[in-house]
Amino acid sequence: MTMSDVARHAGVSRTTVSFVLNDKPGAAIPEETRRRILEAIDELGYRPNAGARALAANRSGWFGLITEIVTGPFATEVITGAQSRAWGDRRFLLIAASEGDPAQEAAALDQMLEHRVEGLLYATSWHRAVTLPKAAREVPTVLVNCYDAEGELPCILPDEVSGGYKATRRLLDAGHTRIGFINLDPAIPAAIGRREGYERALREAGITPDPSLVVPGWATADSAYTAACELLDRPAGDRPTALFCGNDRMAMGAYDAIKERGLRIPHDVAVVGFDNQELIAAYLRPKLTTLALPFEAMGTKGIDMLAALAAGQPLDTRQVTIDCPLLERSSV
Amino acid sequence: MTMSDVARHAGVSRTTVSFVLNDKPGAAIPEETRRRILEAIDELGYRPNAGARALAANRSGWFGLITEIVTGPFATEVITGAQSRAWGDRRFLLIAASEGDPAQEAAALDQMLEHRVEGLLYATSWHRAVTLPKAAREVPTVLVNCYDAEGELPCILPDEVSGGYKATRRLLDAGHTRIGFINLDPAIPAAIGRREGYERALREAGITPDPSLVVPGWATADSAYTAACELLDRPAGDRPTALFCGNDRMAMGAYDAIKERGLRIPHDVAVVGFDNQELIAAYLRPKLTTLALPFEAMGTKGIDMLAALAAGQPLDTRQVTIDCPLLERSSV
DNA sequence: ACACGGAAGTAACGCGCGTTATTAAAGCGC
DNA sequence: GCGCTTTAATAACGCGCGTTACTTCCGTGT
Repeated sequence: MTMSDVARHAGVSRTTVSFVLNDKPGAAIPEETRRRILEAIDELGYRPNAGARALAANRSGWFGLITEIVTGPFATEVITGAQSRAWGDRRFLLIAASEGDPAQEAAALDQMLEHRVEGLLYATSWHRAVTLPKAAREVPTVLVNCYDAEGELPCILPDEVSGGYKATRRLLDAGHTRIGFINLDPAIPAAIGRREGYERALREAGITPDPSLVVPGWATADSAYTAACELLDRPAGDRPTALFCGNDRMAMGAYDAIKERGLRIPHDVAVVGFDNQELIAAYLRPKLTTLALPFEAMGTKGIDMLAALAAGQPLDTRQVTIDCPLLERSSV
Repeated sequence: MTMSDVARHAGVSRTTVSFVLNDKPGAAIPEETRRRILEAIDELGYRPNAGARALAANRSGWFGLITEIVTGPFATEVITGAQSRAWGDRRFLLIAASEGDPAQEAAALDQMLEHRVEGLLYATSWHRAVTLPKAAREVPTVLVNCYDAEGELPCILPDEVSGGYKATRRLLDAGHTRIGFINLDPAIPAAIGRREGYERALREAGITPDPSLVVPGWATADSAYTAACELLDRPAGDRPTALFCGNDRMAMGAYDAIKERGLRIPHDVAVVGFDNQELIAAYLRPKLTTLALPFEAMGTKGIDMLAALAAGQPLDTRQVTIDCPLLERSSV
């Protein structure tokens, strides 16, 4: 089923069919002819061949998306965001997972370039610096949830500082003044940014941050459990009445420590998590108030930036940050 | 950068380059010529154009994958499985989400057909019957985690019966004889199959299934909490010493009911979940022993079947079931 | 009557590549 | 020296489509 078949069936030339299909401006097609052609298309069940069209028009319509892992909530949200924006624009996503393996990453990139992607999105599962294979320079590239170690490629990052600020602010607003912070590995950008926000919120409220209330953890429930025990076992008047946790899994560990001590959430101890891992946050009892990493928004924004770059437009900003929304549930 | 450029640079014809690139059998290419060509490719940084190649060879290399939701663990695992198998075979996945909307589903299907996918995978988030748009018949199609209401399309399903059997068997082996079963909605295939397996295991152990030990739930932690309370509040000697839950979220609710009563897991009450939702199962305390739905395996199997169909080979079975592996953790 | 401009439609080229049919050269036996 | 096979390489066609340049036809004004 090709365009020629349609043309023959409608008694016109293939060119005319093409004009109709593409609403070619400047082509004068009488209503009657157009109708005949559309009818023929319908009767024959003709579908344009996207590949051939791409070849002739020299526009593949593809964007590439490379993530470390396809599994896991982060990637799926980025994919969802990018996907919805792309399809709406009749563009398509070639998705690949590097599985953290540079060889696979290079192979994926090769395939994408062979498919003539018009842009590339590179997303990581956690906020950090990355270095891309040189081949990535051959095509407009935008980093998602990571930034170029060489500082050249544009990137989209979550606003960690504002996230830490909002979490802390929420607890302050609920009347808490001794707020424990079970942070992530203190060396990573997320931990640094959130701590900055945490401290700023405290200072704004006239509270001098107490470093002993900040305990580093290692992103696991167990490590957070230990950290929470340490904080909760401080002498009564000095014990924090609220815990801000580096992620939801850690909040899970904190919950256990709190419950074990016969304390109640949120009455005795309030908890705020981070990441909004639905499966945890929405099913913990009580449900967890947490901040969401805006993966989906970063995905759509990524496609927007790529579309602009692919169209040759310059970028207004080389680094955009996206807000982490606070999701109110029942733990504050 | 086209093949002609390479040919010119190597001092041969485009045809020869093509032969080298495709290892054309029957084409006699002296080592020296081949070397010159490969060198030219390297120097020019030439990459074949996948689209043009597909057009000429009349093999798109694409498979389509339609899921209801991209977000959520099920889809990502199917994608991972399909993806890895497909890329290994130099085939690619055009992924779309229907979001449960028939219009979007039809649109996605249209796009896939325009991209001349050589096969279609259709996956659902939960085991049930589906009816596909007629257009799906235009291309080899395999259903994943669902089956054709009209019974025509081949499908891949989790072995629910064996799953229920294995869960129950595991608890029996641990010495339990009164095993409560907090099931899913009793009308769905998963609930029916697992109950069948549950009862078979009991009978094999010489135990007559007690219907009052089977409580339906609604796939939420709350509903399972209620159900678990009901079972745990039976008189002492009649209380189940183990709970088999319809999914991990429900196990989460059961955990709460158990802990509330001062009972310990697994000493007083053992728990087995279903679905292996990592974020829950691996971070509950104690970690949850559960059965995994073999989404990834179903994805790879799906690609295998599509590859066979696309190659014109007949299928040995129209319905294949895949085992649900038991993941031992600490709740039994 | 003629030139002219616009409407309607088409032939023909090229996108980058796979593939077939064909040619040119080289090797070989006699 | 001549036919014949093998080796090495290429010209040419087609995949399905976008696009440009061109043709034909008709109505209008003078």
